[in-house]
Amino acid sequence: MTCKFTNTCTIFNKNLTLFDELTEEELKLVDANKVTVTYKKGEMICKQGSFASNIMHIREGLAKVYLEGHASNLILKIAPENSLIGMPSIYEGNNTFIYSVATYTESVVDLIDMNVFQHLLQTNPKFSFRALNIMNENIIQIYGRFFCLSNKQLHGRIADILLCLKNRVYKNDLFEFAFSRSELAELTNMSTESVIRVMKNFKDDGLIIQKGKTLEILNPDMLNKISSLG
Amino acid sequence: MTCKFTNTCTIFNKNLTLFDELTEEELKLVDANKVTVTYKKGEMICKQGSFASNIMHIREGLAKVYLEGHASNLILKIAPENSLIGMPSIYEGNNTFIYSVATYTESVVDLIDMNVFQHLLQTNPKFSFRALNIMNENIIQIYGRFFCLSNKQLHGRIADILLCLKNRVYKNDLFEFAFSRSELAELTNMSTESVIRVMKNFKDDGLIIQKGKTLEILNPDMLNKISSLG
DNA sequence: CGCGAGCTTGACGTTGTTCAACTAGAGTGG
DNA sequence: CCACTCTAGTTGAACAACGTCAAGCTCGCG
Repeated sequence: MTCKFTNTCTIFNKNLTLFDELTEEELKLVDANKVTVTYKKGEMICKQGSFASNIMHIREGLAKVYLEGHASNLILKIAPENSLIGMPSIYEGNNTFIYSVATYTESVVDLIDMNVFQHLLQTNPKFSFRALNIMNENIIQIYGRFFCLSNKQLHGRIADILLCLKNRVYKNDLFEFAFSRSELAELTNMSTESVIRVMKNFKDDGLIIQKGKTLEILNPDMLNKISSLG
Repeated sequence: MTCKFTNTCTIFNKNLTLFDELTEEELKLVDANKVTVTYKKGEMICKQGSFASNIMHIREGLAKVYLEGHASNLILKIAPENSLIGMPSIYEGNNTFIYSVATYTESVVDLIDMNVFQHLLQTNPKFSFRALNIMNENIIQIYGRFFCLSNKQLHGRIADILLCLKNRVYKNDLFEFAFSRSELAELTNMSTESVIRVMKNFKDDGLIIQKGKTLEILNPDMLNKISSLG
């Protein structure tokens, strides 16, 4: 039995909310050691390689988590509301951000002091077990996305991201489409021109409709088939 | 400052040995709930999708951790001695293996009961913090490998894996090369013929020498440059 | 000596990128 | 209200990278 590796652009949100596991007192400690910042569209929330002095929790908005290469970037995931970002930086002796994060839309972000966060991980086993589970969600997502981007052809990749936006980000067949063609290209690791050609195919085949800034998924079953077969 | 994303085929082994964090009593519990199995070359240690009733610790040998797709596989990492495998299967409500693992060479593997392992994670915060760190090592590795396979060209990918074998797996400029051309192809996500052509280029350019089953890296600096530039 | 698996080579086809030109629509100033 | 400009979107043709296919080679082994 082989897996399909679809909907790979972000984690499946079971709403594993980490902070449920904290006591009253621990929650107060977190509140006392966090700040909340509003980022404008396109602003960078953290920079790959810089010191990771905090963990980030996206309260409202939409962001991309990506690796910066010498010539091109690689988007690891889309981070919608309620995403926890920065955990992989908790690594003994190397507290730097391993990726950059930038907003797609205006976003409200909690920045939680890293020392406090690590202290909680080391003292509250339920909290740290939950954190491990959240890391596992992330690793499952990145494995799927890795498979998608390296083994699927253009049509499969576009189908995959459209389904992921529908199912996991906007949770609706019809949504306001926040991405330009070149942003879609970055997300699918293809050229802008190729994105345009594939999207045109999908429109011509009646799989999607785009009116202005809204996009509607008309035939998710067919997109699913395209995404699965590559 | 951009990162190079080299040596991505396996994790950098800081020898974060998980079991150091256990008490005498907890160690006895682990010992009482594990079995040790020897697998022959090419045998499967675990199968993607099946129930994850144990965590695996590779005591001796060499294995590959990979996703099975409908047409092709994707190797996530090479697992050398002292690798801990199966942690991502610890996911609330979904205890199945998310990947398959098979040996490259004869290997000795400890199979540790999953319930015992999870119990330790939930009760010993030092153990579970260490486990989180090991997951973070894995996520850093997979990000690097993801970047390597999706953004680098053929020469860069081969250079990368040769360096990784030298630096992280065999830890020597000269080593017995356990991989056939088609296995190298699977590792680099390219065709066997392309592997042969690139390896021939590297030989002609004096970067490597292969005599029988031994491979020697002659010019790691040049390979590093090729790997970095893609 | 002959067989077979892995290795090698060249010719060719496919996929997807690059480049250059063109179009549409949204804001801007006269 | 009309140019003017700017950006995103679009199109087609040329090109590069890489895979596929078919054939031949090598070497260990029975």
